[in-house]
Amino acid sequence: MNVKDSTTYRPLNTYTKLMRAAESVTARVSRCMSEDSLTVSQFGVLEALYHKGPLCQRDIAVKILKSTGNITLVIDNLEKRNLVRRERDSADRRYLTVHLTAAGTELIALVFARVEEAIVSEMASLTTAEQELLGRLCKKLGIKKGGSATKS
Amino acid sequence: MNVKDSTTYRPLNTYTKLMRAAESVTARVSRCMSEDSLTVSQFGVLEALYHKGPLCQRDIAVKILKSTGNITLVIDNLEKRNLVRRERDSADRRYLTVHLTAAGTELIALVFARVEEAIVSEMASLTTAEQELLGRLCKKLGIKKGGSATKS
DNA sequence: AAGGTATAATTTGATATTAAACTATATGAC
DNA sequence: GTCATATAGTTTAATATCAAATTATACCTT
Repeated sequence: MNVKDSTTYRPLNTYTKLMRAAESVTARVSRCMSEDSLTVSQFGVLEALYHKGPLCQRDIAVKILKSTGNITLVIDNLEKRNLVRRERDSADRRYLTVHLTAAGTELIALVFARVEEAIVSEMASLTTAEQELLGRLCKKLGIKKGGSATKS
Repeated sequence: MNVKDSTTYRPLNTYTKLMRAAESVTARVSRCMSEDSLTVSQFGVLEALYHKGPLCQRDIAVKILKSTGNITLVIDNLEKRNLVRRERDSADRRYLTVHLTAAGTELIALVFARVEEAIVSEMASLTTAEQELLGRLCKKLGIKKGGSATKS
């Protein structure tokens, strides 16, 4: 085992565990969504509208970390099921404001409650103190200091 | 704030931070892959072959947590670029063993080194002790105890 | 050996995803 | 007012992804 190995082992090992944990928790939680034929992205859009009120597509894209082209399609699919509706902004006609319909509100309330319950159950593998600690460590990881961040 | 809120807040908050950390680290690390026009899945396949030697498609699917249908396509795309080749197993003709080509070996060696470096740089936001702790917490989360696991 | 069951891989149909090109609209400089 | 630039959204082409149906092969039981 050379110098590089010993410097590299721990970060790679931690990275792998982080990814596995995220994937495995996501896989289980997303079953609550597919029960009502919602994809993770569709859920993300509905949830954003549910908690923030009507939003334009760009704001939704930023919120759920997807491209605007993608949002167009996801909203299309939600609109086909009458869960949301688009409304052209009269002041600036470039904007489309997306609203939850009554059916959409009803569905997301139901599914969100189920997801919330699943998340609580997932996190029950950890004590409250461990959860706080995990949250703090994750937050440090998310913030990339130095080097090449997304925007310079 | 009712009883539910106080029981629910911490798990949801931790969950969100975990997901954000995983997404944001993945986004940065995967840039090392796209520099050579490799997707995350393509990288996963090449890396599995690089470190474990030739594998059949099912084993690759299990290793990178994807469906076998998906693997068929990913291998197709890698084969088009001459990075891997399929070989029919002569003993059991249902199996296709996937091998790295010379070009594939060369590419994955290069890209893996770059990814490794990026991961080390990502994890440098945490001390070694914090990394160990994060790894331990993630491992606990991945293992779902009690309740409804994938198979009943 | 024939029939049933199991397994590896492929195909199909639907949704997701991005990057890049493109359209429509708005805004600022002149 | 006109042109340049910026911004919101759509479209397109490529890859990913899954679930479910299908195909080919193997194995097991009788």
